[in-house]
Amino acid sequence: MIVGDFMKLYNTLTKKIEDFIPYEGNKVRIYTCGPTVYHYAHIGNLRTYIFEDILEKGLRYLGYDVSRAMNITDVGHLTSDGDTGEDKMEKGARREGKTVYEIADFYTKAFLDDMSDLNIKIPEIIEKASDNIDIYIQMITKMLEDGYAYLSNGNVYFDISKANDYYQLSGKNPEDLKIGVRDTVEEDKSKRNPADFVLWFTLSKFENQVMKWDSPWGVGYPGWHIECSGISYKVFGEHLDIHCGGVDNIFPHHTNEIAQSEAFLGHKWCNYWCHGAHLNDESGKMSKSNGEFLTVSLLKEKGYSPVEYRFFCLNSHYRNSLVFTYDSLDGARNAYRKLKAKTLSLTDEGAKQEEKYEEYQTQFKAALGNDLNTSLMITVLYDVLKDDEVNDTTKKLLIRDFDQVLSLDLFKEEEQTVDASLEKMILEKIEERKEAKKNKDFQKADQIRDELLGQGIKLIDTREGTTYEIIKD
RNA sequence: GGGGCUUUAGCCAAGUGGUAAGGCGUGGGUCUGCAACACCCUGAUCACCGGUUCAAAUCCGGUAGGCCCCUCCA
Repeated sequence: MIVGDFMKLYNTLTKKIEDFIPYEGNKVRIYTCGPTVYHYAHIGNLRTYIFEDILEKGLRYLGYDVSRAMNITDVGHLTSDGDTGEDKMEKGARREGKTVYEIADFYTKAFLDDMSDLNIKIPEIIEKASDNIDIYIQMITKMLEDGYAYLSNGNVYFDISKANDYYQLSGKNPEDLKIGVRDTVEEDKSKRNPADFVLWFTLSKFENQVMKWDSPWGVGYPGWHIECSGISYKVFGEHLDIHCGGVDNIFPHHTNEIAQSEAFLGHKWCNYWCHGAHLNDESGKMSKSNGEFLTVSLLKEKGYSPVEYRFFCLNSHYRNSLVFTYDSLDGARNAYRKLKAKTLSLTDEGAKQEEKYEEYQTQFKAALGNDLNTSLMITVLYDVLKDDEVNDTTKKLLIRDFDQVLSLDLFKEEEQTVDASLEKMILEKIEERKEAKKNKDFQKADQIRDELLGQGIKLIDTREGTTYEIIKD
């Protein structure tokens, strides 16, 4: 083992916090469920990707060799509870009068832009569900041969009674599922067992289904669950270290992935399952259809920077649900701005203090390794800033170091996108006001300040002189 | 109906048995022509009840509230 600093992670599979040990040396293979690209992602969706970003960067920070893959779901994801529902992509296309391919491209790009805005590293491997049909067919064929799957009424189903410990991940038991099924669920009469799920559809309620492919079982399209198993197998082979996603994916999506992959591979597939809790609004779970549809773009329009939202998320733990309100986001924004102002004001004084550096780095690693305790990681950062015995150079080095994981742009100066003539005008006004202040003509000085404020330009007096800020609202 | 999670100061929140981190806000003060900034000071016995223990916010049981899942969902 090359890595000296341990990562402890909560594993949904065992319901415990465990030491993370990769399957092979210090190589870590992470698969993270990607978006269904039929609409914009809301900030709750993105909270999960922020957590996954911390996981990936955190592992790299601790010295692991990480590779991460993510899928883009552009086919096979149904809208309704029954297995006969409409494909989300088709629905999105119909809504906007575009083709499914246009919809997929558009929202894939929008999603990646949101990721970048939030300083989430784009996974180096991104696979579209629709580009891997051959893999799914290969896997389904083998599962049929081995008796894990069956053909019924045109569709191919996975027989969960053949799966090993089907309910381990979800912690459910079959009886609960039978009794408790909601009455809105449509029953698919073609299944042997109500919990069986579709691997390949040839039946579609919708004549216009655009995305379809030939298969040994007829023209159709893959089930939703097979794509992640397929892509993971293609990219990483027979063993996966960590699989992530939102808690809502535990059942049925991840449960079914495990069933399929292990049926296909014939052995244990993935050792660690990590799930991000939801962002809720005050009325409960955030969704695209209830309440305000909160997107990164909307936050930007309201004058919040995406990084401020990232900071908001990092102040809580990924396994606790978090309630979004503008009040708490305001709090996070204030805190973020103060924090950034402090880091930006650090000088280059002094030489690096090795002992202090290591001491704080150790604390930071401990917080990170403690199941990604981001809130505590930020606290360590505050502790560094406050420590009188640490010089500015060391503080800077530490914060730069921490920001490799936190990615909060703490050293990035805000760009004032002001055109030259406006800037010239502002600088002249500042000079004029300075002169007025010097002559104790405070009435005039205040007048200039108010005048600029009326134009959305806020003057800030500091000990070093006056600067300005363009206010967005 | 079944299962799970959660409850810490005005708000966000850490805490994984030894006597409550941090941040935001509030209030007070220093600085400043004023304001803002900055800096200093300022707060909770941890939902409730009972148990285990020398010791519990931390473990166990119960009560109450909130949230989530039970084949759309990050």
